Amino acid sequence: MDRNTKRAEETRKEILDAAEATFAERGFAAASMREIARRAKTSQALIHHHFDTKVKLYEAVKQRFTDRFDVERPTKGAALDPTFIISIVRGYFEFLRAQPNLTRLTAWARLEGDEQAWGASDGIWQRAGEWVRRAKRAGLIRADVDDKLMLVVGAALVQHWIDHRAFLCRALDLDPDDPELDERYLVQALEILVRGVEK
Amino acid sequence: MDRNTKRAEETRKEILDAAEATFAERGFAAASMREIARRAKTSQALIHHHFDTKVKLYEAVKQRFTDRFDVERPTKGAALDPTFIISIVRGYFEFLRAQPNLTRLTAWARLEGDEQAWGASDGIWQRAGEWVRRAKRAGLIRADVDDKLMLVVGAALVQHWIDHRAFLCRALDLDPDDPELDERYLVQALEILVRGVEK
DNA sequence: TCAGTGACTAATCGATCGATTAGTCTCGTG
DNA sequence: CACGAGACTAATCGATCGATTAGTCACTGA
Repeated sequence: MDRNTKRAEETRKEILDAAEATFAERGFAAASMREIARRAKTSQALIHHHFDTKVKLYEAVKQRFTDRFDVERPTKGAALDPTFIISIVRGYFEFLRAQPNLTRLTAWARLEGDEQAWGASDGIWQRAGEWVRRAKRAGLIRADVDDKLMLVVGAALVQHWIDHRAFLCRALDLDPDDPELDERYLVQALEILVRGVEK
Repeated sequence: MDRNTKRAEETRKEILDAAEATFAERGFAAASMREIARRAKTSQALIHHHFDTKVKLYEAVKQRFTDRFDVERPTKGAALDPTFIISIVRGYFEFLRAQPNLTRLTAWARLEGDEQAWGASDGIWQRAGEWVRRAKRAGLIRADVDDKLMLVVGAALVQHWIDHRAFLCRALDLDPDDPELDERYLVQALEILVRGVEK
């Protein structure tokens, strides 16, 4: 491989890293190509050279998340014992907590009207729905629980905490630096969810 | 009152209405004074005449929400029977659903780093916390339920649906125009919450 | 009647935006 | 060694931003 090409790929990665951080922090509209260039320690024109337009750079950032997501997501289903809800919700919680940039980018995309964001997460809902139906047939979940709406409830418990953690800590006078706070919330939310759906 | 003053107040109201809609739609940064002026059918300079800076106009919009909120919120506590959780959560749900502009403005404010947004909602958490503690003493809620974290769970169930309704309908193939969808979700979420916390 | 106040407009300011241009420099290849 | 390709830079484009200026107009109170 060319030394030129190799350097170019390093530059592209640095630009993508800077763009991801900037888009996550400021959203698409307020993220300037100049700030991205400054963070990537390159020039603004070079970003246009590699990614053409700002929109295409944004889509490249999203694509990288999709690729990362496809690699990291678990491929095998969870066991069908009474703890399966806990393991699924915990998995979702840890995944979102490990990727704060993705969380913020999704929130920005929703407000900025970017509807075709994060296509990778499509499959998740179908697999989660299948888990719920299997658990219902196995008698772990009440029959009158709606499959899809229960998924919404589970997602709400995880995502709302991840998204609003700082605000909730301020409003409820919780210590945001408490290392056990996330675990305490998750245990509490899971306790309510499991008791709420079990037979 | 002056005819001048009266006309000025009408103009101020029209500007505030246009600003509220624009800030809710685009956020603070991306909302331009020119678009607000166009919606209010006035000139950009006139907005500066009445509200000085863009920041002060934004704060005037927030202040109007605070005033509206203080008027509309219920002043008397809910009854302490087993349905009290339902009535409180329903009240919160209806309140948020009736004010989509407030919901979006709050979401924008969180992402844009406006930490001192919506001071009016401070009191809500304290009163809701007091309700939970009273219900616990009355034996309606399990003793091992954490007061504050249960409030987070309740808020999550309501707010996540309000915020992500359109996205969730797309992801889960639900009909967003179904007039009974909101009610179905709320019933399902409340069923899980009530069963999850009751003794 | 007339001076003063405030609502309102047109024109324009400097700053910043995404994007483009022209050009330099460093390579691998014929 | 010569040359073309591609990585990269400096300078600048027109558009749009929030804000300001100078000025017109309607109305009130002395």
